[in-house]
Amino acid sequence: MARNKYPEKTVNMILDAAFKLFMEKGYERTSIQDIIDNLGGLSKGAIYHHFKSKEDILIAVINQMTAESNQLLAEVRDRQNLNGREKLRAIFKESLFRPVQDDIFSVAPNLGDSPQLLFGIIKDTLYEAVPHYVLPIIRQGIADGSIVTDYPSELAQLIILAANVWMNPMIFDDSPEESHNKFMVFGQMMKGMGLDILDKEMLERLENLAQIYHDNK
Amino acid sequence: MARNKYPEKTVNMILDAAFKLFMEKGYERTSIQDIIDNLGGLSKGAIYHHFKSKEDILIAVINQMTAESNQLLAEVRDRQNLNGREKLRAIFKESLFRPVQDDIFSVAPNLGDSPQLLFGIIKDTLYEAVPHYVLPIIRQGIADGSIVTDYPSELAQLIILAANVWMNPMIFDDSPEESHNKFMVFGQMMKGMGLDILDKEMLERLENLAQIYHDNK
DNA sequence: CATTTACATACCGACGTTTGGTATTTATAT
DNA sequence: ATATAAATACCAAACGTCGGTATGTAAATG
Repeated sequence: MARNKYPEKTVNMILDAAFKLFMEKGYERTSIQDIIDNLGGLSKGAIYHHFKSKEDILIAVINQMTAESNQLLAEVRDRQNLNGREKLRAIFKESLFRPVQDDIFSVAPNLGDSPQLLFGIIKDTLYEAVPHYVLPIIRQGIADGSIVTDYPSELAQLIILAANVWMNPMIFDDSPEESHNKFMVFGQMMKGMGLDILDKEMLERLENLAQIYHDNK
Repeated sequence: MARNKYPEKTVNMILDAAFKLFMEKGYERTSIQDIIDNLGGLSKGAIYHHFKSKEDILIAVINQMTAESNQLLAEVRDRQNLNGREKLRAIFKESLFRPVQDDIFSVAPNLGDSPQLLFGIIKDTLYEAVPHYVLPIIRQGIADGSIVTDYPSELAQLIILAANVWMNPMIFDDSPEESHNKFMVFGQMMKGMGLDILDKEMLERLENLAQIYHDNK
């Protein structure tokens, strides 16, 4: 392939192909050669010019995946008219209802078969999204009295892990019914900690996503 | 190496070496050759006679790791003098206080750097330990009135995931302080769901294990 | 025009796995 | 009790693929 005047286009091509393959086959079962074969004529040298390792590609893919989500979290975090509790509710709801979720659940990735990718996302969530976006919201909630806890950081972790990992139908291959049940238990847990912020709309959206996922696999 | 009259001895040698290496270096960074080198003179062919793939060894190692734990769970499940709630408490306490835990935390595996091993353990826990041991306990608790939930299976999953994964200092590299905080939040969550079954002894033991882990890494 | 950048090509060592064979044990038949 | 057949345990070597690198080349830049 001829040299590209705008190398970022090439980078994006690589990332798109890698993303697609990581989703379809899982990270560990996707070879560099697979990525090359999905790229109209681009060579291995090109890939290693833009990325220093296969794991480097994985990291970039994960960042690309979480970037948009983090932007939403940042936006909610910086709103002025909500208290902490309401912001917590907002990030759940708006994350669930992002239109891209339909696309993601449509490719039906078997995340449960891609431990490196999955764990990368989890770490990214825990060490990026939680401290930078969720924790400030919890802290605000403590300050304004809408959230009560002595351990904001760990509370944020547990909630986000339960919501984003355990309740993600793609990770544990949950049916809509299982998603329903998990949501109910999650709601019970949140309620128990004084955070009654879930509603029927969110439940229905989760079931809907689980359905989309199951129809496409 | 001469042919062994009792091939199970050879299998165990392989498993022991693999376990040690998986713990020290992580699954993905342990090669078959590494295992051979830790086995006085055994050949690669021998390994592939007893195991059909590297992943097959991983699965066997995981089964070996969880077998002992599951035995404890089965024992508690089948006790006659406790209600469901008390049994739930018992499996937490007795799992924490198993003496082997000291050994496991001493080798200080960087589980967080071994996603395949870690996810294997999680799946094993979720799809073996939960349905066979924890779920019956929850069901008994519902029957005898000591536990209240409409979704026993999902409740069991969430509790076990939080306790065994999120609160495991080896997985997220937690300091004793972080372990302390996680335990407090976990306790708050359990209390919120009507399961006030944690005590100071358990907290101290968890901190102790986190300390052992940190001293050995 | 000189230098940097974006790629292509050829290659490397290490890896997981397969194969073909040998020695030892176990089961069967005499 | 012994001979023989079959199954098992193991070895040594080689295969194909992998992630990664060294080197070459042509396009873009300034």
